[in-house]
Amino acid sequence: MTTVRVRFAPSPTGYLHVGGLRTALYNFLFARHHKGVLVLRIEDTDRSRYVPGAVENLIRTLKWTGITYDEGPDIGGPYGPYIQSQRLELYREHAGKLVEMNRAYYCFCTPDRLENMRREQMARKQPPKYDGTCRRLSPREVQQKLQEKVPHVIRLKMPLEGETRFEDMIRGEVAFQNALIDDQILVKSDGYPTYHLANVVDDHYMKITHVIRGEEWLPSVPKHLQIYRAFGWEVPRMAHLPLLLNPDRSKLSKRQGDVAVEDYMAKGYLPEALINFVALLGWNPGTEQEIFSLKELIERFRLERVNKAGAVFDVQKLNWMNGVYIRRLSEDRLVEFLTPFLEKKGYDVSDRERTRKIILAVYKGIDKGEDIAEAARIFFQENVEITEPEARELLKKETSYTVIKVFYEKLHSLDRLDVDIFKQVMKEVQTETGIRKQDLWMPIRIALTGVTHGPELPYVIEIFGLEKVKSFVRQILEKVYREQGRP
RNA sequence: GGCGCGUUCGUCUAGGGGUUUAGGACGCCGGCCUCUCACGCCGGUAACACGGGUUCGAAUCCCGUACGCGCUACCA
Repeated sequence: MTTVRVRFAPSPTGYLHVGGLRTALYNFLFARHHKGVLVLRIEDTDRSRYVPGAVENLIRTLKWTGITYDEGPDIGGPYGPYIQSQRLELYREHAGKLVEMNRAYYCFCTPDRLENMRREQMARKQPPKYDGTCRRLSPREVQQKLQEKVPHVIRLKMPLEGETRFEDMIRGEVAFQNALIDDQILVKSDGYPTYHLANVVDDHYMKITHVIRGEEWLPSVPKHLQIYRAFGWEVPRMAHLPLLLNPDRSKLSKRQGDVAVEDYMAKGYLPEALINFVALLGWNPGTEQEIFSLKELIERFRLERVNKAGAVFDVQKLNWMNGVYIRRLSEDRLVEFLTPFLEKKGYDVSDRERTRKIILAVYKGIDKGEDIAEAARIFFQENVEITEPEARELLKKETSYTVIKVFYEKLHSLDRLDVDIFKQVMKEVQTETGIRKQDLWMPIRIALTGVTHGPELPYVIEIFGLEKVKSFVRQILEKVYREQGRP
């Protein structure tokens, strides 16, 4: 049995799109599941879209996701180079052969003429398609124009009749009328190949056995098949993946949310969570399990279980899943992962022990790294500002004033404060005042944090320390209660 | 416009002729836990696009319609 060889072939546009991530992931899972090989190939045949540093960035991002490949531009391999702009001679040679075999032809039409032609076709409500002018040129005319160095492209000579059928691993049999398919440009006037030529030539020479790519390529398969057949090459198996969609069901794009994997990285999504989530967009193992390690995904992945319909990228579910992964982190990894987000916010994290306690106190309430800043805010503020209406109301209660006053008095007999001491103090306040439950705890919470929710109070107290607690309680007594005319 | 592909709760999906009062997850709502929020646990809400056929029986097979998306570049 031949080894499975698949490829992920992005064009280096500057960042890794989440749709691209899923394509890469499914290729990766398929390759690993079948103990095959994953090739990374850079499709940079469009010089006008060249973005400096894009390849390096792509590789770095892929590394972050945990998707590994066996051959690629940075690690080499037996069928390199793996960057198309370094394989131009190969494409030129094959385009030449296609012309010789009369399966492709030179076209000297100018972009202007083509545009006018298309405009007229549209006006006549006809499908825009190359009119075949240069297809009918005599060999002599072609020779002459070539000698005169008239700028030209090379076009594929599509059959004018019949149909092309093929079996897609996800969609089943798909059929197209040949007559409706355009004479696709294979080599541009700058000598670079288009995707259609380059991908077929490369897939052949890189011995690709399965082409797994986005659904947007489905309509161009007949063109590719023509090239395979012209050369007598074996055609790889094809699998066209459903698209990833915006909430409005259009093709996933910027401006309706983040599409770059780096965006998710920066916001504090864990790679394991992103991978898990993206894997389930269009595929599932048929069980009710939702959380999968990469290893489990590799074990269970089957192309046959990939859906046909597009899937909306639902950030809410991603958030939930990322939260699950965060809560599963060990304490050390939690601290390591979340500290940078506090630092980025400008918070002082130099006291590592204190930072650790803060993180452990609030991590359960967050979905992603950047959420830690808001969740931990109460530990980094110098003063308490009570803006929450509910908090203001609660402080007005008679019992609130009593609790705060008695609590403050008790603080003075203390020389230190920890969880146990605080609980003891609260018990005493309760006994002396007879105030219990919410009426007892809430005033203290509001005095210290300014809001009605947050981590468990004993931990807040411990992280604050005696002096800060005293200071904050004093501020409340002075600022809030003095205004209300209390002693 | 043409061609292609698709269509089960708001979203991701299971189910592929009778096992289905269509299952799970996110979200939302309610409850429990609890000083609060969150976590966790329990419960609820909500879907087979429509119309024809085939069949004793259709979410499941076939045809049509509608809708959505993709392609229709010297972009990938």
